[in-house]
Amino acid sequence: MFYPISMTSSPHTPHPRAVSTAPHVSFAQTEQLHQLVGDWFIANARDLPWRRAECSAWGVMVSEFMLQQTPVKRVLPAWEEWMRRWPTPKDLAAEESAEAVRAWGRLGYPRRAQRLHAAAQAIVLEHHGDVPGTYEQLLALPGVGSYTAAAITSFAFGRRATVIDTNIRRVHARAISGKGLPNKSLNAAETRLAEALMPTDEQASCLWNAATMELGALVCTAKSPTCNICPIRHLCAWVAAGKPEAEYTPQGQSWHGTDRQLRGAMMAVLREAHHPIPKELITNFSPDIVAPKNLSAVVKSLRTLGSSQEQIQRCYEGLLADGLASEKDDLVSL
DNA sequence: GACCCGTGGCA
DNA sequence: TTGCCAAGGGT
Repeated sequence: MFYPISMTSSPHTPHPRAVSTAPHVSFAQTEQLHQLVGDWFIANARDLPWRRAECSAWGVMVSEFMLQQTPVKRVLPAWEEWMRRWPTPKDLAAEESAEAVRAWGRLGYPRRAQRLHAAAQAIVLEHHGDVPGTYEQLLALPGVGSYTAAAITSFAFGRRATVIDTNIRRVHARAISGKGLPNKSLNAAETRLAEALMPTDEQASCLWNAATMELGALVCTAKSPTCNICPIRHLCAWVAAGKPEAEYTPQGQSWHGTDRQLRGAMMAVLREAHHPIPKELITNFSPDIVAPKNLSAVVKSLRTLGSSQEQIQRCYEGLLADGLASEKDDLVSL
Protein backbone atom coordinates (compact mmCIF):
# COMPACT_ATOMS: atom_id res chain seq x y z
CA MET A 1 0.00 0.00 0.00
CA PHE A 2 1.29 3.39 -0.93
CA TYR A 3 0.34 5.81 1.78
CA PRO A 4 0.39 9.27 0.28
CA ILE A 5 1.84 10.66 3.46
CA SER A 6 2.74 13.88 1.74
CA MET A 7 -0.90 14.83 1.90
CA THR A 8 -0.71 14.96 5.67
CA SER A 9 2.10 17.47 5.71
CA SER A 10 0.15 20.06 3.79
CA PRO A 11 -3.44 19.04 4.27
CA HIS A 12 -5.01 22.17 2.91
CA THR A 13 -2.86 22.75 -0.10
CA PRO A 14 -4.89 22.25 -3.25
CA HIS A 15 -3.46 19.92 -5.83
CA PRO A 16 -1.75 21.77 -8.64
CA ARG A 17 -3.40 19.67 -11.31
CA ALA A 18 -7.06 19.96 -12.08
CA VAL A 19 -9.60 17.54 -10.69
CA SER A 20 -12.48 16.41 -12.84
CA THR A 21 -15.86 17.60 -11.74
CA ALA A 22 -18.56 15.01 -11.27
CA PRO A 23 -22.19 15.58 -12.17
CA HIS A 24 -23.97 17.46 -9.38
CA VAL A 25 -20.66 18.11 -7.66
CA SER A 26 -18.70 21.28 -7.97
CA PHE A 27 -14.96 21.34 -8.33
CA ALA A 28 -14.62 22.80 -4.86
CA GLN A 29 -16.85 20.13 -3.35
CA THR A 30 -14.86 17.37 -4.99
CA GLU A 31 -11.65 18.79 -3.57
CA GLN A 32 -13.28 18.98 -0.17
CA LEU A 33 -14.40 15.37 -0.36
CA HIS A 34 -10.89 14.23 -1.17
CA GLN A 35 -9.50 16.19 1.75
CA LEU A 36 -12.06 15.11 4.32
CA VAL A 37 -12.16 11.45 3.40
CA GLY A 38 -8.39 11.29 3.01
CA ASP A 39 -7.79 12.86 6.41
CA TRP A 40 -10.35 10.57 7.98
CA PHE A 41 -8.62 7.54 6.50
CA ILE A 42 -5.19 8.56 7.72
CA ALA A 43 -6.59 8.90 11.22
CA ASN A 44 -8.91 5.90 11.25
CA ALA A 45 -7.74 3.26 8.79
CA ARG A 46 -7.40 -0.28 10.07
CA ASP A 47 -3.85 -1.58 10.28
CA LEU A 48 -4.21 -4.46 7.84
CA PRO A 49 -1.09 -6.44 6.88
CA TRP A 50 -1.66 -6.05 3.15
CA ARG A 51 -1.71 -2.26 3.60
CA ARG A 52 1.74 -2.06 5.11
CA ALA A 53 4.52 -0.59 3.04
CA GLU A 54 6.55 -3.80 3.16
CA CYS A 55 3.74 -5.92 1.73
CA SER A 56 4.55 -7.28 -1.71
CA ALA A 57 2.33 -6.93 -4.76
CA TRP A 58 1.68 -10.63 -4.44
CA GLY A 59 0.50 -10.08 -0.88
CA VAL A 60 -1.91 -7.43 -2.08
CA MET A 61 -3.11 -9.71 -4.84
CA VAL A 62 -3.73 -12.61 -2.46
CA SER A 63 -5.67 -10.32 -0.15
CA GLU A 64 -7.83 -9.06 -3.01
CA PHE A 65 -8.74 -12.59 -4.04
CA MET A 66 -9.58 -13.57 -0.48
CA LEU A 67 -11.58 -10.41 0.10
CA GLN A 68 -13.87 -11.07 -2.85
CA GLN A 69 -17.08 -11.54 -0.87
CA THR A 70 -15.37 -12.61 2.36
CA PRO A 71 -15.11 -10.24 5.35
CA VAL A 72 -11.74 -8.95 6.54
CA LYS A 73 -11.97 -10.66 9.90
CA ARG A 74 -12.13 -14.10 8.34
CA VAL A 75 -9.47 -13.33 5.74
CA LEU A 76 -6.77 -12.20 8.18
CA PRO A 77 -5.61 -15.59 9.53
CA ALA A 78 -5.95 -17.27 6.14
CA TRP A 79 -3.85 -14.57 4.48
CA GLU A 80 -1.09 -14.87 7.09
CA GLU A 81 -0.88 -18.62 6.64
CA TRP A 82 -1.04 -18.38 2.86
CA MET A 83 1.76 -15.84 2.68
CA ARG A 84 3.92 -17.82 5.07
CA ARG A 85 3.52 -20.89 2.93
CA TRP A 86 3.60 -19.32 -0.52
CA PRO A 87 5.43 -15.98 -0.26
CA THR A 88 5.73 -15.60 -4.03
CA PRO A 89 3.65 -16.53 -7.10
CA LYS A 90 6.32 -19.05 -8.02
CA ASP A 91 5.85 -20.91 -4.74
CA LEU A 92 2.14 -21.30 -5.28
CA ALA A 93 2.51 -22.13 -8.96
CA ALA A 94 4.70 -25.09 -8.04
CA GLU A 95 1.91 -26.58 -5.93
CA GLU A 96 -0.98 -28.76 -6.99
CA SER A 97 -4.19 -26.82 -7.51
CA ALA A 98 -5.85 -29.14 -4.99
CA GLU A 99 -3.47 -28.00 -2.30
CA ALA A 100 -4.47 -24.39 -2.89
CA VAL A 101 -8.13 -25.31 -2.56
CA ARG A 102 -7.38 -27.21 0.63
CA ALA A 103 -5.44 -24.29 2.08
CA TRP A 104 -8.34 -22.01 1.19
CA GLY A 105 -10.18 -23.77 3.97
CA ARG A 106 -13.61 -22.39 4.73
CA LEU A 107 -13.20 -18.94 3.22
CA GLY A 108 -15.93 -19.82 0.76
CA TYR A 109 -16.14 -19.76 -3.03
CA PRO A 110 -13.29 -22.26 -3.44
CA ARG A 111 -13.07 -21.51 -7.14
CA ARG A 112 -11.22 -18.37 -6.04
CA ALA A 113 -8.41 -20.57 -4.75
CA GLN A 114 -8.37 -22.40 -8.03
CA ARG A 115 -8.18 -19.15 -9.97
CA LEU A 116 -5.53 -17.69 -7.71
CA HIS A 117 -3.44 -20.78 -8.34
CA ALA A 118 -4.01 -20.46 -12.09
CA ALA A 119 -3.13 -16.77 -11.89
CA ALA A 120 0.12 -17.62 -10.11
CA GLN A 121 1.01 -20.01 -12.89
CA ALA A 122 0.21 -17.40 -15.51
CA ILE A 123 2.40 -14.90 -13.68
CA VAL A 124 5.29 -17.37 -13.75
CA LEU A 125 4.79 -18.25 -17.39
CA GLU A 126 4.02 -14.83 -18.79
CA HIS A 127 5.54 -12.33 -16.36
CA HIS A 128 8.73 -13.99 -15.11
CA GLY A 129 7.13 -14.63 -11.74
CA ASP A 130 6.40 -10.99 -10.97
CA VAL A 131 2.88 -9.68 -10.50
CA PRO A 132 2.29 -7.45 -13.52
CA GLY A 133 1.81 -3.78 -12.82
CA THR A 134 -0.71 -2.58 -15.37
CA TYR A 135 -4.48 -2.77 -15.31
CA GLU A 136 -4.68 -4.56 -18.66
CA GLN A 137 -2.12 -7.19 -17.73
CA LEU A 138 -3.81 -7.83 -14.42
CA LEU A 139 -7.24 -8.04 -16.01
CA ALA A 140 -6.00 -10.84 -18.23
CA LEU A 141 -5.22 -13.06 -15.23
CA PRO A 142 -7.68 -15.75 -14.12
CA GLY A 143 -10.03 -14.54 -11.40
CA VAL A 144 -9.08 -10.91 -11.89
CA GLY A 145 -11.97 -8.70 -12.94
CA SER A 146 -12.28 -4.96 -13.22
CA TYR A 147 -12.34 -4.39 -9.47
CA THR A 148 -9.37 -6.58 -8.59
CA ALA A 149 -7.28 -5.28 -11.50
CA ALA A 150 -7.86 -1.70 -10.44
CA ALA A 151 -7.29 -2.49 -6.77
CA ILE A 152 -3.91 -4.13 -7.39
CA THR A 153 -2.89 -1.33 -9.75
CA SER A 154 -3.70 1.25 -7.11
CA PHE A 155 -2.83 -0.46 -3.83
CA ALA A 156 0.19 -2.50 -4.88
CA PHE A 157 1.75 -0.27 -7.51
CA GLY A 158 0.57 3.17 -6.54
CA ARG A 159 -0.75 3.87 -10.01
CA ARG A 160 -3.89 5.71 -10.90
CA ALA A 161 -6.87 3.43 -11.41
CA THR A 162 -10.56 3.75 -10.74
CA VAL A 163 -11.39 1.24 -8.05
CA ILE A 164 -15.10 0.50 -7.80
CA ASP A 165 -16.28 -1.95 -5.19
CA THR A 166 -19.51 -2.30 -3.28
CA ASN A 167 -18.32 0.05 -0.53
CA ILE A 168 -17.28 2.78 -2.91
CA ARG A 169 -20.47 2.44 -4.90
CA ARG A 170 -22.50 2.87 -1.74
CA VAL A 171 -20.58 5.96 -0.65
CA HIS A 172 -21.05 7.51 -4.08
CA ALA A 173 -24.72 6.59 -4.18
CA ARG A 174 -25.33 8.30 -0.88
CA ALA A 175 -22.92 11.19 -0.76
CA ILE A 176 -23.30 12.26 -4.38
CA SER A 177 -26.51 10.77 -5.76
CA GLY A 178 -28.56 10.96 -2.58
CA LYS A 179 -29.76 7.38 -2.83
CA GLY A 180 -29.88 4.81 -0.06
CA LEU A 181 -28.12 2.14 -2.09
CA PRO A 182 -26.32 1.94 -5.42
CA ASN A 183 -27.95 0.31 -8.43
CA LYS A 184 -28.37 -3.44 -8.43
CA SER A 185 -25.43 -3.71 -10.79
CA LEU A 186 -22.64 -1.38 -11.76
CA ASN A 187 -23.70 0.70 -14.75
CA ALA A 188 -22.12 3.25 -17.05
CA ALA A 189 -23.40 6.20 -15.04
CA GLU A 190 -21.86 4.94 -11.82
CA THR A 191 -18.60 4.26 -13.59
CA ARG A 192 -18.53 7.76 -15.09
CA LEU A 193 -19.22 9.23 -11.69
CA ALA A 194 -16.41 7.26 -10.09
CA GLU A 195 -14.00 8.32 -12.80
CA ALA A 196 -15.04 11.94 -12.47
CA LEU A 197 -14.48 11.88 -8.72
CA MET A 198 -11.03 10.33 -9.02
CA PRO A 199 -8.22 12.74 -8.21
CA THR A 200 -5.93 13.37 -11.14
CA ASP A 201 -2.85 13.19 -8.98
CA GLU A 202 -1.53 9.64 -8.73
CA GLN A 203 -0.85 9.61 -5.01
CA ALA A 204 -4.08 11.33 -4.22
CA SER A 205 -6.00 8.82 -6.35
CA CYS A 206 -4.57 5.91 -4.35
CA LEU A 207 -5.53 7.53 -1.09
CA TRP A 208 -9.01 8.32 -2.38
CA ASN A 209 -9.55 4.71 -3.46
CA ALA A 210 -8.47 3.25 -0.14
CA ALA A 211 -10.17 5.92 1.91
CA THR A 212 -13.55 5.75 0.19
CA MET A 213 -13.55 1.98 0.46
CA GLU A 214 -12.70 2.14 4.14
CA LEU A 215 -15.37 4.73 4.78
CA GLY A 216 -17.93 2.44 3.19
CA ALA A 217 -16.70 -0.52 5.21
CA LEU A 218 -16.55 1.18 8.61
CA VAL A 219 -18.98 4.12 8.57
CA CYS A 220 -21.19 4.25 5.50
CA THR A 221 -22.26 0.63 5.93
CA ALA A 222 -25.12 -1.02 4.12
CA LYS A 223 -27.37 -1.63 7.06
CA SER A 224 -27.01 0.99 9.76
CA PRO A 225 -24.52 3.65 8.75
CA THR A 226 -23.06 5.79 11.54
CA CYS A 227 -23.61 9.13 9.88
CA ASN A 228 -22.93 10.98 13.11
CA ILE A 229 -19.22 10.18 12.84
CA CYS A 230 -18.98 10.52 9.08
CA PRO A 231 -16.42 13.08 7.90
CA ILE A 232 -18.59 14.11 4.96
CA ARG A 233 -22.03 14.10 6.59
CA HIS A 234 -22.37 17.82 5.97
CA LEU A 235 -21.78 17.29 2.25
CA CYS A 236 -23.82 14.10 1.93
CA ALA A 237 -26.71 14.32 -0.54
CA TRP A 238 -28.46 11.40 1.10
CA VAL A 239 -28.34 13.01 4.54
CA ALA A 240 -29.50 16.30 3.05
CA ALA A 241 -32.46 14.53 1.47
CA GLY A 242 -33.48 13.02 4.81
CA LYS A 243 -32.00 9.57 4.14
CA PRO A 244 -34.72 8.29 1.81
CA GLU A 245 -35.20 4.53 1.59
CA ALA A 246 -33.44 2.65 -1.19
CA GLU A 247 -35.43 2.26 -4.39
CA TYR A 248 -35.39 -1.49 -4.03
CA THR A 249 -34.83 -4.08 -1.33
CA PRO A 250 -32.01 -6.48 -2.09
CA GLN A 251 -33.24 -10.02 -2.23
CA GLY A 252 -31.59 -12.23 0.32
CA GLN A 253 -29.34 -15.06 -0.74
CA SER A 254 -31.18 -18.30 -0.19
CA TRP A 255 -29.17 -21.11 1.25
CA HIS A 256 -30.99 -24.03 2.83
CA GLY A 257 -31.72 -26.73 0.32
CA THR A 258 -29.84 -25.03 -2.49
CA ASP A 259 -27.18 -26.50 -4.71
CA ARG A 260 -24.68 -24.20 -3.09
CA GLN A 261 -25.31 -25.69 0.30
CA LEU A 262 -24.87 -29.19 -1.07
CA ARG A 263 -21.76 -28.24 -3.04
CA GLY A 264 -20.34 -26.72 0.09
CA ALA A 265 -20.91 -29.95 2.00
CA MET A 266 -19.29 -31.94 -0.78
CA MET A 267 -16.33 -29.60 -0.79
CA ALA A 268 -15.96 -30.06 2.96
CA VAL A 269 -15.75 -33.81 2.47
CA LEU A 270 -13.14 -33.44 -0.27
CA ARG A 271 -11.05 -30.98 1.73
CA GLU A 272 -11.02 -33.34 4.67
CA ALA A 273 -9.91 -36.23 2.51
CA HIS A 274 -6.22 -35.98 1.83
CA HIS A 275 -6.38 -39.02 -0.41
CA PRO A 276 -8.81 -40.09 -3.12
CA ILE A 277 -12.01 -41.43 -1.62
CA PRO A 278 -14.76 -43.67 -2.99
CA LYS A 279 -17.10 -41.70 -5.21
CA GLU A 280 -20.13 -43.22 -3.55
CA LEU A 281 -19.08 -41.67 -0.28
CA ILE A 282 -20.33 -38.44 -1.75
CA THR A 283 -22.94 -39.48 -4.26
CA ASN A 284 -24.63 -42.26 -2.34
CA PHE A 285 -26.14 -41.53 1.01
CA SER A 286 -26.94 -45.08 2.04
CA PRO A 287 -25.98 -45.40 5.69
CA ASP A 288 -24.01 -48.62 5.21
CA ILE A 289 -21.15 -46.73 3.58
CA VAL A 290 -18.52 -46.25 6.22
CA ALA A 291 -16.46 -43.11 5.96
CA PRO A 292 -12.85 -42.98 7.08
CA LYS A 293 -12.70 -41.83 10.65
CA ASN A 294 -11.76 -38.21 9.98
CA LEU A 295 -14.50 -37.93 7.38
CA SER A 296 -17.35 -39.29 9.45
CA ALA A 297 -18.56 -35.97 10.74
CA VAL A 298 -18.62 -34.11 7.46
CA VAL A 299 -20.15 -37.01 5.58
CA LYS A 300 -22.82 -37.27 8.21
CA SER A 301 -23.64 -33.61 7.89
CA LEU A 302 -23.80 -34.00 4.15
CA ARG A 303 -26.31 -36.83 4.53
CA THR A 304 -28.51 -34.84 6.83
CA LEU A 305 -29.16 -32.22 4.17
CA GLY A 306 -31.85 -34.45 2.71
CA SER A 307 -31.02 -33.60 -0.88
CA SER A 308 -32.59 -35.55 -3.70
CA GLN A 309 -30.47 -37.99 -5.63
CA GLU A 310 -30.98 -35.82 -8.69
CA GLN A 311 -29.62 -32.78 -6.92
CA ILE A 312 -26.69 -34.74 -5.56
CA GLN A 313 -25.81 -35.94 -9.04
CA ARG A 314 -26.13 -32.45 -10.50
CA CYS A 315 -23.89 -30.91 -7.89
CA TYR A 316 -21.33 -33.66 -8.11
CA GLU A 317 -21.09 -33.27 -11.86
CA GLY A 318 -20.84 -29.53 -11.37
CA LEU A 319 -17.80 -29.99 -9.19
CA LEU A 320 -16.18 -32.19 -11.80
CA ALA A 321 -17.03 -29.74 -14.56
CA ASP A 322 -15.55 -26.85 -12.58
CA GLY A 323 -12.37 -28.80 -11.99
CA LEU A 324 -12.80 -28.60 -8.23
CA ALA A 325 -12.89 -32.38 -8.05
CA SER A 326 -11.49 -35.08 -10.27
CA GLU A 327 -12.68 -38.66 -10.65
CA LYS A 328 -10.67 -41.70 -11.52
CA ASP A 329 -11.59 -45.36 -11.12
CA ASP A 330 -14.59 -44.40 -8.98
CA LEU A 331 -12.30 -42.50 -6.65
CA VAL A 332 -12.61 -38.75 -6.24
CA SER A 333 -10.22 -36.15 -4.93
CA LEU A 334 -9.75 -32.43 -4.97
C1' DG B 1 -28.82 -8.41 -16.83
C1' DA B 2 -29.72 -12.49 -14.32
C1' DC B 3 -27.86 -16.09 -12.14
C1' DC B 4 -24.55 -19.04 -9.99
C1' DC B 5 -20.80 -19.77 -6.93
C1' DG B 6 -19.52 -20.70 0.06
C1' DT B 7 -19.18 -19.40 4.55
C1' DG B 8 -19.86 -17.52 9.01
C1' DG B 9 -20.09 -13.12 11.89
C1' DC B 10 -23.42 -10.29 13.54
C1' DA B 11 -27.78 -7.65 14.68
C1' DT C 1 -33.13 -17.37 16.11
C1' DT C 2 -33.40 -16.11 11.35
C1' DG C 3 -31.89 -13.26 7.86
C1' DC C 4 -28.56 -10.03 6.08
C1' DC C 5 -24.56 -9.60 3.55
C1' DA C 6 -19.37 -9.25 2.84
C1' DA C 7 -12.75 -5.53 -1.02
C1' DG C 8 -16.47 -10.02 -7.16
C1' DG C 9 -15.87 -12.94 -11.22
C1' DG C 10 -17.59 -15.73 -14.88
C1' DT C 11 -21.14 -17.31 -17.84
